Formats: sequence, structure tokens, C-alpha cells
Amino acid sequence: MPIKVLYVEDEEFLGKIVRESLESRGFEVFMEADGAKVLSLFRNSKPDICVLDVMLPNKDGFEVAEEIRHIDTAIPIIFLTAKTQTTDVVKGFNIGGNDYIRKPFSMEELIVRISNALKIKNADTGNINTDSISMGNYQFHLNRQTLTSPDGERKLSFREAELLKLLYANKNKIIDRREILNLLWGNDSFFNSRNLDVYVARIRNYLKEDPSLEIITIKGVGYRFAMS
Amino acid sequence: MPIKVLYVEDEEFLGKIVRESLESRGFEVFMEADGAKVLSLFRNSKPDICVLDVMLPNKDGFEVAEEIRHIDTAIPIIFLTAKTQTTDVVKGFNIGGNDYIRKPFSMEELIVRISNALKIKNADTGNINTDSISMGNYQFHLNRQTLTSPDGERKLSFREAELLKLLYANKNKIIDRREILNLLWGNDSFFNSRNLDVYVARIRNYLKEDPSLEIITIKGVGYRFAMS
DNA sequence: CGGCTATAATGTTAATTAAGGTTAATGAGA
DNA sequence: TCTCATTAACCTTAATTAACATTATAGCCG
Repeated sequence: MPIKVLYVEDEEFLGKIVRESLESRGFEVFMEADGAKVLSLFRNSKPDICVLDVMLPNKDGFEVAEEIRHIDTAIPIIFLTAKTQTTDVVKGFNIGGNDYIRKPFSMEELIVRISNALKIKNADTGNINTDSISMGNYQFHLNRQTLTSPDGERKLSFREAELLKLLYANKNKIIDRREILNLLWGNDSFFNSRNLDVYVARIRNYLKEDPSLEIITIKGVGYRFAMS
Repeated sequence: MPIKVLYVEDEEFLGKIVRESLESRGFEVFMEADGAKVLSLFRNSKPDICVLDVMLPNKDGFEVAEEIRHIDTAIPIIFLTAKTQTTDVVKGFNIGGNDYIRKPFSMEELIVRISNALKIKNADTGNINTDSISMGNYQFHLNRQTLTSPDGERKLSFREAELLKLLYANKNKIIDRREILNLLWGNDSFFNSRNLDVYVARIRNYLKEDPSLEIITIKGVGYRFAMS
């Protein structure tokens, strides 16, 4: 029986990515963009957990949360808040089954929070997280975040590792730039976009010993991680 | 000779109910509402088991537990936590002499937990070194709070041991920084945050003899205790 | 149609900022 | 006084932002 997530988000593209990503990890997602319509969806879907964007048309996330609390006093609620919002206000809600995540957030972070809130034991959440992947001359240890080649071992940072995972998961397929941005950075704004460029450059540099591995740019669209 | 329970609870009504219920089942109950006064009662009453509400005036349950552990490293401690604190990280406390129960709880549940805790403790007393965890070259003795390696034995402080338990309970998974802070320190303020850094450094230092154990930093998110 | 140019997208490297690492000093309680 | 938790000071590294370089493609001109 899948875990049901009620996800309230008005940004269409981000919503789509997050939804798909949650579904790919086995969650059942019920989505709504309009704060005023959440309550009826709540009643119908009977979710296990709610993820609410605070900035919504018609009704903000806090109001929605209050209404939900009238129906169910125990369900965990996770708020998504913009960076600009004062954390004090949010912290007030950080009690009573509530948690909050600052936007932008990575999928990894959202999954961690959801798992925590639901006390999912040992949730490997469908990740490839276990051992290691081999790519050309390299061995990529997911858990340890290291990349080993005949020449030695290199430690990857979290972002580097996440990007490489994503590339590998979509090897020989085109991945949309915006999709990467939304998954790793939580939005596809201009600055994060440049950020991705920087990380792609780093991964390319790390993988340059093996010419059979190549991250090909599809200008205006995304990348393709070519490997035989 | 009745079993003596030290019960620390500040909600008057709940406290009364639980006390009477325990007494009706033959326990002798010593009760206190003020975290700051628990220690002297502990000394005087010499309980067999402690049941501590985590949210207390003056001193929270974790602090109280820490003080009790200084006096008695083996006594079972059961925490009562509010819904908000129920993350799977709390499960980390379900090893060593500690257990936890989420509020609201039934009396049945409390009785069961108390019996279990006492049974386990009694089973252990004949056999001093039983429950320990092995990590790489190390052996972590929960009750004794020691870490043994081929090179020798090291005593851990309460905080060190609690942190290591949390890490172990969540091995190979990302643990949110804020979760650790809330569980070990009761809040995630800036100073406590730096405090966590200090303890992570210590644990890393203690574990450095075995390179297969690594506490990986996920900047801005938390840690992952990688072990094979 | 082939070459030229403008421009937006991406590559590259460096500078900045923020998070965390490390170690020592302080303080508080046995 | 000794131990441990906390605070502080200073150091290192990851992530972000910025600056400038390069490349691909559409539109233009002949």
C-alpha cells in the first residue's frame, strides 16, 4: 500500500517534477494548486502526510494547515517556504506535527523530511543508494560519495554526487536542464542554471580520464550522458 | 518489594491518572513536575526505572536523563515525547538503556514498555557486556558507553554516546542536522549547531582508525554515517 | 546555397559567502 | 581538581555568484 502524499503547489513545472520524482519512489501523490480547493481533496484522498507551499493563490499554506488540523490533529504537515519569509513565523509552526523546508530545496532533502516525519524505517526510498556503480574505468561508490579510478580515489561533494547519480540514472538519454535544476536545486532560476554549468564542468573534469564517458550538451534542452 | 518508578511529568492531570494507574498495578511511584528537582528525588528514591517527559519546565527530559546517567549508567529510561518529536531519529534512543513513547500513549503501552525495559535490564545484569554494537574494527558498548578497538578502550561521554547511537541508528542514510539538534539539545539554535560540529569532530577522531567508517557531511542538510 | 554576424546558451575559472571543521579556552558540576 | 559541555576563535571547504570566454544556431546577405 503506497504512502499517500497531499502536495499543494502552484508552480506548475516544479510541481510536475516533484510529483514525478515522488511517484518514482513509490509514493502516491495528490496534487492541488489552489488553496481553496485543498480541503475537499484532503477528505477524498485521505493522505498520510501533507506538503504545503506557503505562498498560494486564494489561501496561504498556514490557513490551509489550520483547516486540515481541524479534521486531523495528528497528520504530519511539511511547509515549503520562500527564503525571504521570516523564520520566526515559520518556527511557530514547527510544533504540532509540522516541519518546514526552505525553498529552494532538493528532492533529496524533501525525501529525508518526509521519511523522518513518517518514521519510515530504513527508507532507502527507491534510491540506487546501496553499493557502487561502474562507469568506464571508474567506480562510483554512492554511499561513500567517492569516484575510484586506476589513478586513485576522489571524494565528491554532495551536489557533485547527486548530479552524477542523476546523469547515470538517465545515461544515454536526454535529460532536460530544467528537470535537473528542479531536482537538485528546487527551481530553475537563472542563477541556479549557471550553478549547474559549474557542476557539469566539474564532473566532466573528474571523468576526463576515460574518453568513453562523455556529457554531451544539447543546447537549449539539456544533456546526455553518453557511455557504452 | 515493589518496583520503583521515577515519573517526571508536568501535566498535572495526566500525571495523576498515570500515577494511580501504575500504583493500582503494584508499582511504587515517585513523581516530580520540575526538571530541576528530579535529581535529589532520584537519589532519595533509588528507582528501578525512570519515565521522563521530554518537555519540562526548567530542564528538559534529555538533560535530566543525562544527569541521571552520570549517577547510574544502566538504569532504563523511558522518554515521553510529543508528537512533533516523533521522527525515526528518535528510534536512535531505542538502544542503550533508553526507550521512548509517543504522547498520547495508552497505559497498556506504558506498562509493556516498563516490563520490557526491566526484563532486558535484568537479563543484562548477569552478563555485563551483552548489548553492544559492532562497527568496523570497533565495538560500541551501549551501557558502558565505551568504544573498544584492537588498540584499546575509550570511555565516551553521554553526548558522545548519544550522537554515536543516532548515527548508527541511521547508518547509510542522511540524517537531518536539525533532527539531531532537536533530539540531543532540544532545539536547533546557532550555538547548539556549533556544538554539534564539535561532537561530530570528536566522533570522527575516535573512529579514524577504521577508514571504512566515515561521517560524510551533507552541507546544509546533515550527515550520513557511511559504513559497509 | 554558403558564409557572416548577432546573440543567447553554455564553458571555464576565479572570487565570494556561508557552512562546517578544528582546537583551545571557559565554565559548571561532580 | 577533574571531566565534560559549551563557547569562542580561527581555519578549511563546499556552494554560490560573478566575470569573461567560447560555441551553436538563427537570421541575414550575397
